[in-house]
Amino acid sequence: MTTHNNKRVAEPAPGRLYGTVTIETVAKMAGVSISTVSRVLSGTVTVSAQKVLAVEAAAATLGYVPSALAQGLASGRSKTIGVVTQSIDSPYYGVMLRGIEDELDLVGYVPMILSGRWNAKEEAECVEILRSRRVDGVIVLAGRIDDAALAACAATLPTVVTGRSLSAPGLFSIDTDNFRGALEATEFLIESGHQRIAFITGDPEHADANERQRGYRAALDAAGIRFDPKLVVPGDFHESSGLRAVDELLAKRTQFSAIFAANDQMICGAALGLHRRGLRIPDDISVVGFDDLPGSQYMLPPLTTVRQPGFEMGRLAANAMMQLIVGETPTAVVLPPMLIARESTRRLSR
Amino acid sequence: MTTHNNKRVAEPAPGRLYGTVTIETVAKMAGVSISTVSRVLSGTVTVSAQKVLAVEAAAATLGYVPSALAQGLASGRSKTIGVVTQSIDSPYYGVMLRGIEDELDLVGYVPMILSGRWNAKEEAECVEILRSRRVDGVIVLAGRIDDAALAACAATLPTVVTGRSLSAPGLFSIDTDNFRGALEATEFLIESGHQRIAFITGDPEHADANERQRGYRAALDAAGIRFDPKLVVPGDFHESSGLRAVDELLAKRTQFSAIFAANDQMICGAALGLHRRGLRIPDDISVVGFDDLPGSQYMLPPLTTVRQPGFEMGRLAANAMMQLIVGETPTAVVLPPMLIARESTRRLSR
DNA sequence: ATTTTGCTTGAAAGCGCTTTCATAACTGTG
DNA sequence: CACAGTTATGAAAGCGCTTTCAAGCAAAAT
Repeated sequence: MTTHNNKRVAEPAPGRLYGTVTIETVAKMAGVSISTVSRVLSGTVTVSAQKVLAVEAAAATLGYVPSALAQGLASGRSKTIGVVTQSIDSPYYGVMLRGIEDELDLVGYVPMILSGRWNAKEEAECVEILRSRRVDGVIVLAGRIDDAALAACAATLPTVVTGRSLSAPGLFSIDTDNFRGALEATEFLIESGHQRIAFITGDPEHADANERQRGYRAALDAAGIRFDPKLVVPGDFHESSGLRAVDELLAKRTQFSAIFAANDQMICGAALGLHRRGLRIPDDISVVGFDDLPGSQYMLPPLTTVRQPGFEMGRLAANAMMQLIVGETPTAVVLPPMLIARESTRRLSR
Repeated sequence: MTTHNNKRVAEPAPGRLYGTVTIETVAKMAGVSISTVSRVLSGTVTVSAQKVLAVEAAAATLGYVPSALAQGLASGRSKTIGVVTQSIDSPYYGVMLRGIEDELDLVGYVPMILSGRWNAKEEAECVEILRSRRVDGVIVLAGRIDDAALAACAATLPTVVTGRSLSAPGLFSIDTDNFRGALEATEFLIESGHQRIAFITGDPEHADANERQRGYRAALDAAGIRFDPKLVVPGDFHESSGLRAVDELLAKRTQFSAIFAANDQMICGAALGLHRRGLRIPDDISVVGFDDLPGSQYMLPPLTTVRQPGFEMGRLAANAMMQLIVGETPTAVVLPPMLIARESTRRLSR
């Protein structure tokens, strides 16, 4: 049966590709110097049409793929941007990553995505790894890493960070107005007649979480509704904590007609908790989330939530990085969030 | 106001870091040759304790971070593994990526994740980019790229692919038994008394999708239930197609008591469709999905589905890659799927 | 004491590119 | 026709490492 599949009998030199074709191979075949090959490939300098043709032909027939490693080493720029996300499978950061990817693609850069796993130490390690990879810049998605470390990073490497407002040389930050978003969400609930609005907090380590809580509180104050600490239950941004929060709320027999959570994922958990107790959304309880995850419009019922322009933020971040790299100074941006009223809330007719 | 912030006045040499510290800097400070520095850093050869200390001290005080670019170029291995996923924000591939990340982390490799965006051409481009980055191997997550292209890739670069069964030199594939999973899901529905079971297909371009449909059909046949083509409606793995599918089913006035969809995302859409028509899960219609996405246990009601061990697959893929790299030949693996019965199905008491 | 063995160490040759720098070949001009 | 002003091109010097290779030297063997 075995016909001629013993080509690989000779152990391939470790790490060295079998018949690696380098710029020199191409140069020889085209009958020019390697400098010329480099020049036609980069297209930076005029080369006689005839040589261009020869080089291109040689490269094509040889299937030449330049080594980004060598290019990076020689030129001092790797054409790759390090991205520190929190969890590679987070739906929220996912769309931001897509924005970054799309934008980087356009300019021939490649992202190198690492996960900080929600803790400052690992994030710092990621940054270190990226630095060793000689990335041309680092984008950090709303991490726990402290501002000082970020500023230090920015001192030697173009850095952009989302989800916080910070300013330092070489550092660009882009954020949404979490306060305003939460304020509007709460206002919406109040305008719909709700007075007893529970709030499920996010992880207090996250600035976002606190801003959102502040917005909730501010809306209450503005409407002259007395703030009841019993209505605030802790969460950690994950579904399970939303479920726990509802259980807690119900166990304490606290009265409430609506829940506002610091993100959509927690609302998912909360919805399940409500469902288990036979409480229906929005008939018995109205709920509103924050983020507008891709899946939220398919929740049962479709979720009223505050949309964060994640994709847009990703693009902006990548764009800002490009500006930083060429030496321009992008100005920090705060994107406005937007309330998306769907079907998880109802007007209270008392 | 401007006190002393004109340090950066001199335009920094493009791409060259300000005070870059190289192996040479460390060597000088430690009073040894660069070879020795390299040796203590890699720990491959014994070096006198005293020099080890000197080098480590120098490296630490200088904040030396070796250039992975230079290391890669010199050693011929970049310690990075290319990963081609379909969409960076896909919940399904997300968990696999996490598995890959975790496993790679353990052995000091870094993933470089690119998105193929569900089409063969872009996937091929991703592979090309990764090749130019001189990755030590490529992991492809269930793409559209054809088997031949994959085998060609494997000829020059260790390659592992998930979601299909393939064999070629240097190529390792790892798959779940989609047929069996779908068979079991359908059997479960039949055993629960359902006879009229609708099926929402996946994208027919995907082998997975067809295998699942085959499993559905086989279970029907085995139970002696006549296959009714009207019960099969096309989907594309996305939520919206699940919604459309239900609309279509209902518009045609086809009778059915259960829906089995080729993945969880489509069930989400379908559930919304049902909800809109006032049909309740599982009281009126039972539904079962495929994949067991992270969010599926928080669906309303929690979804009965076929669990694919995505995280495990990711780990296995990364592991296999490591074996491939050291020259071992991992043997292809087919992971068994598992039915997770939750609350979206009910026993039909006719 | 002399040779052999075994370690540690530095010099130097790449790895595959980019980028000066210098040369050679033209093109106009006065 | 000589001379400056352009261009196109190749030689060569790195980029920052790894990895032979050979030398140096101390300990072990004879």
